[in-house]
Amino acid sequence: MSEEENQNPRSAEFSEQERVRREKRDRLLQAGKNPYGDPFPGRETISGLRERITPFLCGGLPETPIESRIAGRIVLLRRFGKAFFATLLDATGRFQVYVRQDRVGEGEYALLSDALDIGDHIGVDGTFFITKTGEPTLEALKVTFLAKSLHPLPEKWHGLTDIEQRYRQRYIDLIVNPEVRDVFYRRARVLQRVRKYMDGEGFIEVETPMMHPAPGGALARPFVTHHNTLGVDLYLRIAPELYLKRLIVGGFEKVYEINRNFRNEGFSPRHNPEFTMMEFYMAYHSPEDLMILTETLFEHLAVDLHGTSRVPFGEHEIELKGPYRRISYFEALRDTYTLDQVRLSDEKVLIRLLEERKLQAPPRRAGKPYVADLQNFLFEEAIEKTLIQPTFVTGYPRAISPLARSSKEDLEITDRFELFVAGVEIANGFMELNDPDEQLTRFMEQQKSRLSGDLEAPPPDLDYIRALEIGLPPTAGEGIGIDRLVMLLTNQTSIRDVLLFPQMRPEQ
RNA sequence: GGGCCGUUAGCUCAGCUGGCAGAGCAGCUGACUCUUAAUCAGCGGGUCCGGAGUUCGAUCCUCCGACGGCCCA
Repeated sequence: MSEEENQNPRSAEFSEQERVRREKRDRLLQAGKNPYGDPFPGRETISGLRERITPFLCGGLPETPIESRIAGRIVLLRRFGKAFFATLLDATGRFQVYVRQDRVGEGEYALLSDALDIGDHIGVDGTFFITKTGEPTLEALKVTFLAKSLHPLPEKWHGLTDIEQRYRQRYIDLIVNPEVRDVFYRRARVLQRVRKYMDGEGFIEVETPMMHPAPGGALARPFVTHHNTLGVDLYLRIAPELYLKRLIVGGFEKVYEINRNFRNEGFSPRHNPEFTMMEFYMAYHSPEDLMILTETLFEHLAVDLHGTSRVPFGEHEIELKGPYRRISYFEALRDTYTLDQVRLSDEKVLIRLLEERKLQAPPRRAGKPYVADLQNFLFEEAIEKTLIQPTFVTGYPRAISPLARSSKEDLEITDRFELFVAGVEIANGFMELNDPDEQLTRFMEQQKSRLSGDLEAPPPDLDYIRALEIGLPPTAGEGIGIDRLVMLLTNQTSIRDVLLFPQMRPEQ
């Protein structure tokens, strides 16, 4: 190793404060203390201690002192000459610790007073008391170093507000912004409750491949990777759909999967290249059953998190108790743009509508009726953002629903719905197309688009066709965007605030 | 992809018309054994995101680039 490689690549960047902390760490070592200490067995959580002392907050303290052993990160430090207060933070809360020279001894106190910084992890053995000002406090008999922190933490008043740094250094964000921690506790609770609910409904949770030999199950550009041994390219999945329906063919009647999808697309407050989706499939059921399940699940989650089915979101209050409003895709288009069905199917009319609104028409794609793209564009443009209270939009056109079964009444529309809440698509469900020949025809239409340059159109999956030939029972299936659901339930307007590590451009 | 805005001390932010770079917190030194945004006195700390240009002189003006935010596509 060269001399250059031996040097700490960060040493040139040390700020004055970092140097000071490194020197303190060295002094700890010299005093025989390990700045990166040992496990701290038998410690009590701060919430546990709080619970235990609750009975004594109003009455007096008991005769025998209450002893405790807690550990955490120092987030506030108030030093006096021969004593100091520190506020300790663990995963369950904050607690004040009081350290006096005459309790821990003069030498020990001098070392603590010199070497402790905000940000350090310590363990404290002590006895509980209440200060003059009424603060429940643990008076230290012994302080144990657990881990030295070499960087100053952000300011105690404002915390860390720089959005970029909050996402890039989420570990700091989580330390200093308790409301951020809370969002992720609630996210975990949503996931837990969703699973519990689905399990209770008789679904089994399954895991299907994240690496696909070909992209499928959605319209999106994939990420490509390479398997060295097989010598083939693999695609990070854009949807688990085709695998889950193979499982219904295989005889599972109710399955769900909660996992990541990857789409090689841009970022927005509602899009991250990897995002979490729950897809579920119910044999012998209908889209109507899916909608009822969704309403019930969402209400259940809202009540679990908020104690009521009405949840705040931005300037709105969203009522998540069903039944939700239902509108038809084409009726909404006709009403919004005041068109009859004939004019709504006229490309020229639709293009003129776009021009009037100074919108650029989407590109023409082979293998797909252009009018369907235009209609969808107009729908997204003027209607989606107005759907604030939960609304099922039903009757999507066949042309933009390649895996959905056509409606009995009208072959050009499908038994498909999307759920919008707060102007955002949150779920998409339909009656699965289970006629293998019809599905193959749809795949070949997509293939035409693909060959003419539509990078979102997937190639035909002939093994999936074979599975349909074996026989997929009548099945209804749905995907729910979990990140967006968590946004709704935690009142966060950016997907990045419900993802622990949102995708960022690399630094430098 | 386009438009607008932002990037200044570890953090949060000021910085007027282009003229020596500022505050609070944090840090260091000293005082202080019940504070909790502890207090008091003093001190140190800067690649003003990077590069180029204009200018006697650029944190400030112009151009290019990086990263981020918002809006649009």
